[in-house]
Amino acid sequence: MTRAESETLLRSLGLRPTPQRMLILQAILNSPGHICAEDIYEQVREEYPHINISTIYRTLELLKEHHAISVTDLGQGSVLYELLKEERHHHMVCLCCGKILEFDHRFLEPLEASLEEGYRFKAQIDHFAIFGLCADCQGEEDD
Amino acid sequence: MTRAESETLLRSLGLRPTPQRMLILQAILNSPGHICAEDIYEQVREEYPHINISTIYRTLELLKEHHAISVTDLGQGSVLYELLKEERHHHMVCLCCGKILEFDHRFLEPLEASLEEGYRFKAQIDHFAIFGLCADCQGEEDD
DNA sequence: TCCAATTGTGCAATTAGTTGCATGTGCATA
DNA sequence: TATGCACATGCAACTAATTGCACAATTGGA
Ligand SMILES: [Zn+2]
Ligand SMILES: [Zn+2]
Ligand SMILES: [Zn+2]
Ligand SMILES: [Zn+2]
Repeated sequence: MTRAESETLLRSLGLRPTPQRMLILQAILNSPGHICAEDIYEQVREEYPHINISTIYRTLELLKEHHAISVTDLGQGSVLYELLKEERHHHMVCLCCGKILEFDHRFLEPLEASLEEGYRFKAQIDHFAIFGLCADCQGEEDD
Repeated sequence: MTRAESETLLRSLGLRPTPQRMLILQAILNSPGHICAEDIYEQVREEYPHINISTIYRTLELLKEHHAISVTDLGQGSVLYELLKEERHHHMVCLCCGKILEFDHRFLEPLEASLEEGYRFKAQIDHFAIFGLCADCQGEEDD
């Protein structure tokens, strides 16, 4: 079922639906939220043990360029990937407790508008991470 | 002259002003804009050939934690460092031509205010990179 | 001044991610 | 169905950055 879905998605992007790419995309589709390259690798290896980690990274790079997925550093050791949907969202990451909160893309629209107005710059903000202090951690010294 | 400056800065942060740290800080102070770890390394090595690259990274991490410098990925192979001044600025990076433009921190103040209003989240945005298309590159297919 | 505790450094090993190159595969065309 | 070409993959080498550990330097207190 997701096999057909991922094939369709790849074709719609003009990418060849190879078995490796379909499995990579399925791993991302099946993941409830953010997923790292290593976890994708392990998931794909169960079905296709011969796959190489560089194929994972190259496919992720391709999907990112086509804005099919987002690639974001949320401050954990490795970068996280997520399927990009119509409704974009972004994250606030607490530097103190590590909590990850979510906010809607409309919070960024005024910024996009002002950069376009001021510089004719068209921002492409797929999935942002903004670091700071959450409500619980303000006033604590452990910054 | 900058030797005294860097020593003062380190002491004001509560950090020991070791020769390595002073030279690292001076390399950043002397750099007109953004500088990468490797360039700092080479500059410091001229005065202190024995220094190890991990000392560079550890010192940079320390300075970042104290908000003395910013650490930003502007899409070049390695991360760039810059002295943080009172007047903060950020950058727009063109995905097409690679141009790096600058904008003032006040463009981000409405976003900071709305995140605080909406989530009581205190964003700490030292030095941002926003990717997109510059005025010259809009309408070009090479995205 | 001496000593112990704390902090900083060098070194080597490790991790995450990238790249060049030779081989393999998918797909259009005949 | 066969052939050729562009694209995709595996592999090994590489780069940027991080970490564990032993030793070195600095500090503050006896
Ligand atoms: Zn997300
Ligand atoms: Zn928190
Ligand atoms: Zn800058
Ligand atoms: Zn441009």
